[in-house]
Amino acid sequence: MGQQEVPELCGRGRELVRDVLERVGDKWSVVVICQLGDATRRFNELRRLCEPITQRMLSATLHGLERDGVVTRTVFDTKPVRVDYALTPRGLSLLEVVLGLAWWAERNAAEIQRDRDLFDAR
Amino acid sequence: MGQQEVPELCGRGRELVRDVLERVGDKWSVVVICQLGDATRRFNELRRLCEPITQRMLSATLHGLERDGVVTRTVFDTKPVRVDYALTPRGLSLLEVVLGLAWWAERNAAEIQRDRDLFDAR
DNA sequence: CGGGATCCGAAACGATACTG
DNA sequence: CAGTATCGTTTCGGATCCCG
Repeated sequence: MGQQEVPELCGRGRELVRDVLERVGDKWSVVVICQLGDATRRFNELRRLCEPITQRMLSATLHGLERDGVVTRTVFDTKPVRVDYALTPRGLSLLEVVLGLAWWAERNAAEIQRDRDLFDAR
Repeated sequence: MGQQEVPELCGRGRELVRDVLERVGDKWSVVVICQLGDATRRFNELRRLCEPITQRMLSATLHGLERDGVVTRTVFDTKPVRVDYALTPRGLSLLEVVLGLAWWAERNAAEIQRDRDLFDAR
């Protein structure tokens, strides 16, 4: 496995790719996506699940994800109003690769924390 | 695939996981990791490959990756000095999941860009 | 060549208050 | 219930200068 196939992160395509990666890179998108993985959620429900996210950041994150076609936003005209969020097919495919990241992080978190402490003890 | 297994991003483990994810989420780590995927690189070599990264950010990014045990830093006591960077086994395993992300971004970048334009046209 | 130190503007984020 | 608006703080990142 010495030779890896590296995507076109080198040329002009990199800008686009980085652009997309920055959404996943922000503070809350991955958490929100994971919480939408197994079910449709309402706003405040999502908020509890993603604690301690602020109302402002959840709103902003969802807005960005909707803009990217990763989640859908459905408004029910009841009173009080009700809004459902769910992953689109694109969001579902994103979830899969994001879960790869999350699992890696989970598997390695403890050892990385240890290495960090060792590294900082200097 | 309606039922997804979601990792423990909910409990106390989430802090650790998010902590780890934030490294991948910063502006340059993914690019640097990908460029280290197929070979050991020297500092300025890496700098050219990651253009337009600044010296400061490349230095900071590598420092963080070294701290997390993702890259090794090897100093050769020649003149002028020479420093090699390479992925550790942990870094190699991270590369694999990161490539998953990069490929997804590459595959979806064009359509996402289109959706963004549509969304913004309101 | 491979950095570190400093400064500064921009962007992200949190807290709080208010609204349909 | 599901947001928006405003504000202040913190963090990030680029530019520049310096050094072994």
